[in-house]
Amino acid sequence: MDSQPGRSVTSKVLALLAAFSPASPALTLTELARRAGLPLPTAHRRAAELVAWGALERGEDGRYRIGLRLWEVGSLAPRGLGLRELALPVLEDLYEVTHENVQLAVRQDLELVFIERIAGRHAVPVLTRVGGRFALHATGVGLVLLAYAPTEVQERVLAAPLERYTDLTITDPRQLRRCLAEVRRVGYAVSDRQVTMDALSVAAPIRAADGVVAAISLVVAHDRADPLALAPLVQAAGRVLSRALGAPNRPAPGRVPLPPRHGTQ
Amino acid sequence: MDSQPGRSVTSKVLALLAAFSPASPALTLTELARRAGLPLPTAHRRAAELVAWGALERGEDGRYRIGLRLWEVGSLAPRGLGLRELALPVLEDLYEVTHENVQLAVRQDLELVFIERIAGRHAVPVLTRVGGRFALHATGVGLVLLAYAPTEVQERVLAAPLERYTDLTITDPRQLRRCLAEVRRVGYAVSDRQVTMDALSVAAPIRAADGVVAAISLVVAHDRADPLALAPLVQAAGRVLSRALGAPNRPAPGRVPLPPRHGTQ
DNA sequence: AGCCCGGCTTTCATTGAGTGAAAGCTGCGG
DNA sequence: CCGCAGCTTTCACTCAATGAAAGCCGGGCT
Repeated sequence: MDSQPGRSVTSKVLALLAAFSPASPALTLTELARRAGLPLPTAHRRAAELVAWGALERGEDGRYRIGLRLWEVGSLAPRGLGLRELALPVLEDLYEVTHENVQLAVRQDLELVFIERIAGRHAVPVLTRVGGRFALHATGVGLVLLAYAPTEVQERVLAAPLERYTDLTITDPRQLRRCLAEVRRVGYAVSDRQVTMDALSVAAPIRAADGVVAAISLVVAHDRADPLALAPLVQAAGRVLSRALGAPNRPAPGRVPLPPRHGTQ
Repeated sequence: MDSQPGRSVTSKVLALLAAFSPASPALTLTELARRAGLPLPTAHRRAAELVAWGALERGEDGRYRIGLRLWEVGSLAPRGLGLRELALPVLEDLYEVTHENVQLAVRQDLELVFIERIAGRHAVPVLTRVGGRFALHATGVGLVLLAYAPTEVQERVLAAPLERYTDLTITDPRQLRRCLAEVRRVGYAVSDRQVTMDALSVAAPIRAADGVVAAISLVVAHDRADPLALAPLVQAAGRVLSRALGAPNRPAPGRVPLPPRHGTQ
């Protein structure tokens, strides 16, 4: 944690940014320095530069917060606001039809990041936050993103311990492997009470020219859920978006070809 | 343009981020280096570090784009996503009632930044983009933000040449000064064809404990507009949000306590 | 009031991370 | 086959960054 020589300035600047989280979006200099693993004067100087540029802002209370300028730049991320803008009308359609929670997520490394969420007032409460992260092995969107991720990513997820959220969370790598194969076979994923005991989600992939780039899902109360009825809806939304993203028109919508082989990869 | 000694590493990293814009969200290394004013090898090294962290991403085509990780961090900006989350229900209400464009903006230095926009399908097309910037002296939100900005900011805006967008754009500092005084007096701003010849906008301030922090507006076709009818709506929305942000309940509205206007709300 | 303490800011001599010119790649078009 | 444009790597030099230590400030306690 201490700034042993060999640490680049850039990494220190990034560590300062990474110190912020949804749980603590405002930090004093001391907290900031500790979280970034930097000596106080160093944190002070770099933070001052970030404030001058607008990447951070400093409140009346002396606390640092993420600055608007960084939000502006971040909004240029194609997989962030770009994807959201494209997808929003489709998400809204899906919401109109179902009045359930609609979610849009992409994979980042070994986790997923929620890009957008439309929360029905009467829908099951979900714990997700736009910009928030979650594990790949439990949610509907996560299973889809994992199922179509590069083998290397899958192996790394399978190798690590799989956190348990409920009694139904899949924590056995072998079982997860089977589940992912099934997702690829049918072209959608169902997560039944694997995150919370009241919710079930159905998710489908969104493809661009180079494969699956995002996933869309509906989250509903598990006891009024009919996954088989919801799947076509979610898949259709996924396909609309895939087309908009320039996915090849007949990329076996649900899955790779259909030869009698299940365990692709 | 050349990186004269005296330039901090941090400033170079930030220059790399600032090189991206809505008009060019994907850059080759050479473009990136040129825009950031950095020698190629320097840009290359810093960019590589940013990619490793996730602040930038590099596509198949070798171009750099803003990375999802930066979007995530940016989404922690209180004046960005934070404000948006808070305001969205109110914006939606306003949209439901009017089916016109609804905009939410904050001031950043001498410009405004759009935080959210709800575009009615049948509403006048507007040129704004979430995350985009605009001058303060023309739009409704801009006039509000300027009217309640610190004197020093107002003076700097008034001192600079005021860009003309249409024949009705206010470009005379003296006239603008009068206009701002009027905004403070009545508590809302009207921009009638000052940005485009087909649109009119009505905007109201949003206050927190420490003054005006944002503005909300309706943008309508100028020929079906009745500013006097829209103003109370927009102001009411502004007040709801002000209360949510902890503005004092009877906050000498920017200047003069409102004259005996109806609905105190 | 005076004191103390924690958190922040500034100073200053030291040093290694950062630098850019130049030389190597690599892939494409002629 | 060659040449060119755009990218990547090398290498010796140097100045931006560093952190220990000292100063500063405010507010809680005696």
